[in-house]
Amino acid sequence: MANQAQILNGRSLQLLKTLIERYISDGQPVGSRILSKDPSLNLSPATIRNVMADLEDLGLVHSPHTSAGRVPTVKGYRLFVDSLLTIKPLDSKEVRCLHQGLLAQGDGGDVVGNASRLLADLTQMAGVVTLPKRELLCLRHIEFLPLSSGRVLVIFVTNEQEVHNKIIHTNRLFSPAELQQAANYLNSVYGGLSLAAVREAILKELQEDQQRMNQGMLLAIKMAELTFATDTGQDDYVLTGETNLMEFNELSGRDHLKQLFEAFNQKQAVIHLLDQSMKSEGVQIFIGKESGYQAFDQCSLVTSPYSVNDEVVGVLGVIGPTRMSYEKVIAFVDVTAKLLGAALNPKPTSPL
Amino acid sequence: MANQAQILNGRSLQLLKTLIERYISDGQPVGSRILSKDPSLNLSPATIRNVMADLEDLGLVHSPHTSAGRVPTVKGYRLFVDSLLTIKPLDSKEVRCLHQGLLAQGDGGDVVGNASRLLADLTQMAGVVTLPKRELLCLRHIEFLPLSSGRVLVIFVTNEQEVHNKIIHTNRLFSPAELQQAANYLNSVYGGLSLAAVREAILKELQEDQQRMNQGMLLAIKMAELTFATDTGQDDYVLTGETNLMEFNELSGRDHLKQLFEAFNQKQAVIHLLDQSMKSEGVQIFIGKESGYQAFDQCSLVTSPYSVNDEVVGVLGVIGPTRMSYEKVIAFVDVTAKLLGAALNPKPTSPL
DNA sequence: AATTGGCACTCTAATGCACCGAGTGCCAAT
DNA sequence: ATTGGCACTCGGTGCATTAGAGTGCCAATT
Repeated sequence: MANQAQILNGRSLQLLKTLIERYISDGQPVGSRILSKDPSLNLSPATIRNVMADLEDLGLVHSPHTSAGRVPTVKGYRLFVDSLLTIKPLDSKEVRCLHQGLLAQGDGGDVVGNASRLLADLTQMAGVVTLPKRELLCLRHIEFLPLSSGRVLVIFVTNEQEVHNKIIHTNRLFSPAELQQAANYLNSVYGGLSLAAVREAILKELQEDQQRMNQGMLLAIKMAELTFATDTGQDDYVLTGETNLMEFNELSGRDHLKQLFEAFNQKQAVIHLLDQSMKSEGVQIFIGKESGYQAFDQCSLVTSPYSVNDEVVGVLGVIGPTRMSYEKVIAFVDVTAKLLGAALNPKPTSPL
Repeated sequence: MANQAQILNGRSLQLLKTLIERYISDGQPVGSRILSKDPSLNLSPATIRNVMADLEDLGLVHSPHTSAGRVPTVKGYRLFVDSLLTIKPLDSKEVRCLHQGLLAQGDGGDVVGNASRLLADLTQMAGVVTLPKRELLCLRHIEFLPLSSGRVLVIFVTNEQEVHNKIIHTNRLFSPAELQQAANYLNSVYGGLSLAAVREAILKELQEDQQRMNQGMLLAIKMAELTFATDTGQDDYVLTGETNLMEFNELSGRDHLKQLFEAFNQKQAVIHLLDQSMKSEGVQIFIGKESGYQAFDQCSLVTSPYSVNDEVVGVLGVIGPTRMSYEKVIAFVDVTAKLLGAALNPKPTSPL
């Protein structure tokens, strides 16, 4: 019987480590014979078998059938990434390359899209980046346009060039002049503030004595409330390289693929996972069933939040099979998150 | 040897028809035995074999191997859809259902998206709808917003509520007032015209004597030129139900799926095919390799342009395996195209 | 002359079987 | 504690056989 002392044994951990590394690189269940040839642990197959039996008792590895090697379990991977991993940081050449790729003007200067594509291309898996949270963007300009039957089209621009729009319903018709006036007021008072700040200010105004406001101001505030007060939470993300996932045998089953791609289309599963890692700082990893979504049972997700001005505004990550090269992916995700944050920063500073 | 008279023979056509229908419903190569049981042609298996041999000589059917039944070739399908098909129009109940689905406000009243989803859901294949061509939309409102370093963000609204934006580069900086004035001018002169008309008018203005214009007008015209004169041709489409395609055995090969989904992501292949049927009127069908794109070798594409005010503004269609129920799909595509056109029509009229 | 039944032939898919190789678990020896 | 040895298990492969479906062709029938 394996006691706790034995599992803390450096040797068994080393063995687990090389086993997992081997499995990740080969994709085949790895047996005692192969491990015995590894120079880092100079052991006979028999010894290795004993250790592996212990690891199996602890639920760290698993045998698909009697005469196949061992395969890491989720628990095994977890231990591996938590304590056994030797992350190799990217060298400066790669970082520079990433940086350039991020700012490439290829597709209309879409930095977020570029980040997603870079992650996908470099890892040969799927890259995902959430759009920066609306709340934290700065209001630059707002505009109202009357539509038919009491509806008003609101257009607002944030952060230099991102255009959003929303239709709000009002109970009476407004003249273009009124709307123009309201927009002017809002632009002058709230221009430059973050949407969160705008929202707060609006709510405060509404609670204060409304008598002191004139008609135009009141209208402006009401319109702004309709636009910003209800959190539209338009979470969305850019996903790239989904098709790369088809190359992996462990995912390429018909039903599996279908589930996976449907999850991508419906978005909420991915959103939920990404949101979770919004809170935590630094790289976070979901391995296999840890995600809690059946579609991702065979997948791992490596995520990292990214920040502008020390404020977390979004999350990016890589989705691939549980059998992925975590050291590399973690490094990529980490660096890309930092670079993306820097690229989005209005006042350019060197991040590293 | 089969002569021409023989192929025009009603019987062999009838046979081809039932063969294809059978193949479409079963997905198995169909042999003489099965066909002999069909009541519509009362023939012995031997006779059927003779006829099938003729059809094979003509390249209409094909035998995967010696002792498998026959499978239609592209040429066979072509003949089938061109002359043998009995399209059953939808009954009014289905039409009403479609109509309601189209106008459902589920996802922000996105009529085009609804159309795509409807096509996908009803056919259990992939639905695709191009966005209405920009050129034919009417300009409702335009607005300029100065950005840093000589760039200007142009926002314009078309057709009541669609918001577009574009960044243009100018060689000098403009004051907000100048830009406001330019926008006012353009809104008053060109508001309500189609983008194509605006573009034409702008080009004409530029050729005329520019002396008679004042500074403000000149600026406005220049800005408009930058915005509209170069045809941005932002072709795009909404694709839904791609994952439905994974269910079909003939497409579910790993490599096949990958090619297909990559084509969907890159968009240009699909765009090109859809553009082709923009010219033709009514339903058009691409069968298998007819598309000319390897990724769609095993697919058929049923398309139809849709029109607003008798002007073709876009195309929609269904993508599925060559073995699809053409009668049904054609009917769906046809009706959906008409309903979508009607739904987009500013002045509501009953389409049918 | 068209249609049909009969028959030999071909090819696939499924089945059973033997065998190899990889890997394990256990035990006894070191 | 480690190791070599050995019996055992199990998946994969190669091979032969069989069953079934379907064809092509020919001669008989209508």
